[in-house]
Amino acid sequence: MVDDRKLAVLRAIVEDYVSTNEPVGSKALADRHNLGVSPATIRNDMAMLEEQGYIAQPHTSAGRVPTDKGYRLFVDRLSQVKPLSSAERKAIESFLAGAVDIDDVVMRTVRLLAQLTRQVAVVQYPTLTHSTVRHVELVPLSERRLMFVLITNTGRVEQRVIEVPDVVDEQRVAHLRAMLNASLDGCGLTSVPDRVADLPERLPAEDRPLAATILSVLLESLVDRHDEKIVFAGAANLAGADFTVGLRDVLEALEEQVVLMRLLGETSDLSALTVRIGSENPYTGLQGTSIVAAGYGSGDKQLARLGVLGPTRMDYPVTMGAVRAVARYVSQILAAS
Amino acid sequence: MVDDRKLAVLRAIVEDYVSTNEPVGSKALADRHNLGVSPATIRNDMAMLEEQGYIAQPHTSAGRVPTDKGYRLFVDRLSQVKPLSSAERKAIESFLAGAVDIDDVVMRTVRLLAQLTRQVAVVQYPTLTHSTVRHVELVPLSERRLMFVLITNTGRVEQRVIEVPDVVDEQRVAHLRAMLNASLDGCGLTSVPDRVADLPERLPAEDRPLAATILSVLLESLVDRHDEKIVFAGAANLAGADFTVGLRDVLEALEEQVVLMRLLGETSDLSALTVRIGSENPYTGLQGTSIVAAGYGSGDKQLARLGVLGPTRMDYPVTMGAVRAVARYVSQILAAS
DNA sequence: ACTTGGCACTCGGGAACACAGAGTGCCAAG
DNA sequence: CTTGGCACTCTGTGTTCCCGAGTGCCAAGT
Repeated sequence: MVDDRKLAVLRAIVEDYVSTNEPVGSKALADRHNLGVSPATIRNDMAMLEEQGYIAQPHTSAGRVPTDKGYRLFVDRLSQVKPLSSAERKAIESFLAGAVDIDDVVMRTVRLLAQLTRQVAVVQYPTLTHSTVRHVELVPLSERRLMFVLITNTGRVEQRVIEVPDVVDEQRVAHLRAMLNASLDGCGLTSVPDRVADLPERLPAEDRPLAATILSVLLESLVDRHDEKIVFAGAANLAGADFTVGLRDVLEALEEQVVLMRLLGETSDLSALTVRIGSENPYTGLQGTSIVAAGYGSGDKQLARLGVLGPTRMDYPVTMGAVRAVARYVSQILAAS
Repeated sequence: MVDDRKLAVLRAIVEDYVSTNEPVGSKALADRHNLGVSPATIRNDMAMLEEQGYIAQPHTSAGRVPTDKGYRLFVDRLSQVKPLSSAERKAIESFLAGAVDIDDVVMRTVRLLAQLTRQVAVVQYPTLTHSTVRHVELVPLSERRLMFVLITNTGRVEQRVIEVPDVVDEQRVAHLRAMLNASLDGCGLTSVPDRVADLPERLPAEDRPLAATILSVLLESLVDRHDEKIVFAGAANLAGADFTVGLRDVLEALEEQVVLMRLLGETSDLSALTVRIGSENPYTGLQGTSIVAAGYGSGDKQLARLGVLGPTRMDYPVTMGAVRAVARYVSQILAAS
């Protein structure tokens, strides 16, 4: 019973603090929530909560503020993801429906998420690792130049210009293209190296230099993009919020692909809805911010992750609801294409 | 003589204000620059400059600050673009040299420019309007689905998934692809509609529905991207600066493609190095910011524009130098590919 | 054993105030 | 036209003071 009430107090503190952005005191709590006890009792509970590290006071004789640990408890045990209103669902659906290609999907998603949560949205491009080859194309551009295009089943297109050793022979290129497609069609990107390993051997000697050049570019393009592309939107939403750490650090972190990547989480379970609160996240420049992320992707294979970044003091139930919903819709869209 | 000195005073004010970020007074001017006259004289000049609207005082008994009009005069007549140090040139060159494709070029450019100027860099993707068709590809994805890929001479790739009315027939697709390439190869994007207008007529009746579908997608993809893609980087550099207008407005503007587009300038002369100072720019959310932009592109055809956005109080000679230099290098890189 | 009202205490934030210093405009002399 | 002198006007800063919110603790009540 007693413990139960302390948790109720913690929940009330988090909720009030999130909505007012001011340290919350015992009297205010007693007034706004009907906890059925007096301020004095609440004070006792708060003292214990503070002792256990769930809340803290900015200075003596100020109200209490949740600590990272407090938010963690709140997220884990005291709140439940808030589903979106049907109007919001409608909006998501129609906003995403018009996307024409994978870039467009990602772009729309990130903007949608930013607008929905009024925070910074981050979306990772679908990972190549889990996708398969749809088509390989070789396009002669000029005498000694080829364009190499790789199309995956997720609609992603990788392109490279290749400088070739000899003057391009249309015949040979066509042949090579046919062979490549035969070898690679439907093959997972991770197994591409295996599949093409013996390809030069199967060619007449005079074609091998060309093939080798092309293959090296092909392989390189796979490795190269292993550090995936990430985009963000909604930086303007940071302007209002005040972080414990400078706004500058946050913006800097956002422009670092590597940092973003790690923020979205190296979770073992890609599909999980994960929350990183303040100091839990691996990057020192981002104390005072939390990340809510979820995996998305078609079918049972998770392709990548998306999420939002905002001040630690955020409305977790709502944010989590939005992130989860968007992840689901994007998955749907991708599955359909 | 007299007028000459007033200009020198204005220049000194701009330079001092830019470097100190504090209103500059007559005494400070006399000390720091050897104008050879006394503070009192300078005061007289300043009074006249103020009367003519080139400078203003934030409040009585504070130093003077340049107005937008003052900066304009400074840029037009009192300064000259400062060339980059050779170290900087080296850095630019090596930073841009490693780019693998057009996306990479743009990405590197925008980051480079942001870092170089310590401001927000903005780069427009090379315009399709001036580019020509290199290759059109049609790739069957599934029974009723085609992927359409358009490759331009700037290395840009447009892609669309097409839902087709009938089951795809490899033969027909191949034929159509051949015809498309024959009609369009090397043709400017603007003239694409003309070139394909009569294409359905030249086909057997049973192919026309398919052709029509593909053509409509083709044409749409041209129109669709006419509002070009623009990227920015270096938002973190805004964090330090204080604008007359809220930081939020600036960040919001940066995320609006349309706004960015207009900021880069609808100049008749794409290649010019243009400067928009404070209130001169068309967007009310961006009072207090200036834009320095230049065109870039290979050969004599300007492809697009790039630039930086920063507080009105910026070091124009240096910024202009950096923008011009980067524009030139990017042009070089693009010309070479 | 827990809850509650009372009470003294602490501390941050805002209002009132004074003051130094930078900078100005103007004037009369050079 | 320039210059030094001088009175004046501000802003920004530092100081002081005080109110009020909020706390911790204690003793009394259930």
